[in-house]
Amino acid sequence: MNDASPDPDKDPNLASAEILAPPQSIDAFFARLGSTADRLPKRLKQFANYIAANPDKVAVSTVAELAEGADVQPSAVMRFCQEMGFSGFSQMQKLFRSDYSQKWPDYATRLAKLREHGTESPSALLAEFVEVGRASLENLLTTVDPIALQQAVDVLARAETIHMIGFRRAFPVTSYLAYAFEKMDVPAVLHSGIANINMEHLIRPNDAVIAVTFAPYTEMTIDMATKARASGADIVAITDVVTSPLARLKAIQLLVSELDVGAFRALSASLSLAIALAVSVGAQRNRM
Amino acid sequence: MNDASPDPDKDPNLASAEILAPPQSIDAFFARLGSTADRLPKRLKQFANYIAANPDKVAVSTVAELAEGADVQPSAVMRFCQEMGFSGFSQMQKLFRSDYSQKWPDYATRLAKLREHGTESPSALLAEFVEVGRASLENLLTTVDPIALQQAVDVLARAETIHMIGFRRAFPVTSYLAYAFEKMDVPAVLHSGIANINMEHLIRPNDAVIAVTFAPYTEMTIDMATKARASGADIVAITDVVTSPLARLKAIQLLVSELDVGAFRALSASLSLAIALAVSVGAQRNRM
DNA sequence: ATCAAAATGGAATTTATATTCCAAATGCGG
DNA sequence: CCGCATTTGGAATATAAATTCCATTTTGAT
Repeated sequence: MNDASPDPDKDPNLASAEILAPPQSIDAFFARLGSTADRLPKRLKQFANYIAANPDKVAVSTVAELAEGADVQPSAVMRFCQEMGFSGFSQMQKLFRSDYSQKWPDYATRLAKLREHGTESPSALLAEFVEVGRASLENLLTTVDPIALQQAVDVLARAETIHMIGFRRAFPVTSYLAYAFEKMDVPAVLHSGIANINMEHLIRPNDAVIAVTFAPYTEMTIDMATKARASGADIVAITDVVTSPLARLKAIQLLVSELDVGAFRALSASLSLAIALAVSVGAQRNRM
Repeated sequence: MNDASPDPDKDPNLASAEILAPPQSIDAFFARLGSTADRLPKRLKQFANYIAANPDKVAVSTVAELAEGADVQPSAVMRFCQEMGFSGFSQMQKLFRSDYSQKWPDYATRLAKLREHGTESPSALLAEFVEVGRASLENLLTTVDPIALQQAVDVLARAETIHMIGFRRAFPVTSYLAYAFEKMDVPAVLHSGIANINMEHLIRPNDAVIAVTFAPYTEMTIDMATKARASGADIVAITDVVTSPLARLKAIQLLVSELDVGAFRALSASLSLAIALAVSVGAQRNRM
């Protein structure tokens, strides 16, 4: 197929040659496994079946653990790996490990690429943002805890007034929330921070606050959220990691880890989360 | 679990005791991380942020790899693990590995699973927006003409001052543009429309305008763009279809067709286009 | 039934990795 | 500015894992 050697077996001793290039992807690996599994001796086939059934274990287990799971000897595992074209178990495991994080495209490589082509065409940059945005969206489904999301919706639907706090990078998110709430007739206030309004007097105990901030966290957002908390309002935090300063406020945390391109991010995931939150709140309010 | 010591801390000197039971779940781990991250010294906090942002790497990396990723010493990683209550890295990694297999089901499976729970739940709605966002992004690369994009960048890079116009649904886009331009020291004005400022006096012939509007087109955006055009400024339009009212102004058109969920759209594509545009302009200005 | 070839199990060895230790650097209160 | 406690970087060590080797067993052909 891809074997381009001109005379595959001119040399009579080559008949038993098992020198193959190692599979370059998980798919290639399983393709090869499927086509050679029958020819394997008993124990090796036994192990092949095991990892066909438990492919996720390979990346995070040791030879000994896999051997025990498949009920074979560690040396059988080694022979299997070599039979499949790898130099050993470590090389095979590396493939399985890289495939996992492949979903989260190699950040360092990307950054370097951007710097290289820093002066490249706008379309290339757009393509970059599109791809990063897609990856961020995919990831969003795993970082947002459905239970926390439901709680956030409950809290916001119960609130008398919803206050939105978020500046700079987060401002597009809060301003879109404001638009959505307005359109659904949900009482909501966008704190644009223009006049340094005193939060303590504006926010009532029965209100709720949506605070949005990403590293490096905007001081004012933290301050305002802290004061809001002190006046008894519930806080829903849209932020990036659990170590965010908003964590201290016993806020309901909705986590979005957005990839950057250079110093900027596309905000796709944050916006999607925000709009889903807003629409859910609007729907739930109508039901009450 | 297997730690059955009867009196963990009979010693009264508990004040300095940092002997905590290791977290039993990923959630518990991140909860503890969130509550103690502030107290940690510099390097440890640095590492804490790294794994908060890259939790998926822990299961499949060595101490050395993580250390390099976070730009700290391997010994700092060890200290961090112990600070969090683990005996060492291996114990912590074991926790992450046990959680790992659950993440394997791919994107499509997750999406399907979320949908099953009916359109009622917020998570299902989120899944909806995520998928629509992905589709819109994909589409974006075909609807945006690379030549028009390059022209837009040229025009904006030449402009003395860049004016951004866009309200309601388009406001997140313009406000993000404003943030990006500010960060790159590009002279730009966000016309928030608060005080009905008279555009003719503000916009000079050597300026350029980015006008953003989608159907149903906001009157004020069209008006302002028209007046700006009259004073001789170039117009870059981010809009949805060629028949948009902005077409009449001989604007450079960048088309985004965003899909909606119900009455709302996620804005992913528009934001991505905007940020790519802004970064390109910033880069090109630096070259001049 | 007998031999040769292939496969297997388990121990020995090598290599990689986690962990500990300590000297140097840093930050902090007096 | 000085001394003390804390933190840090990097090398040294201990531990665990991968890999190889070889004696033993199994398989299959004659």
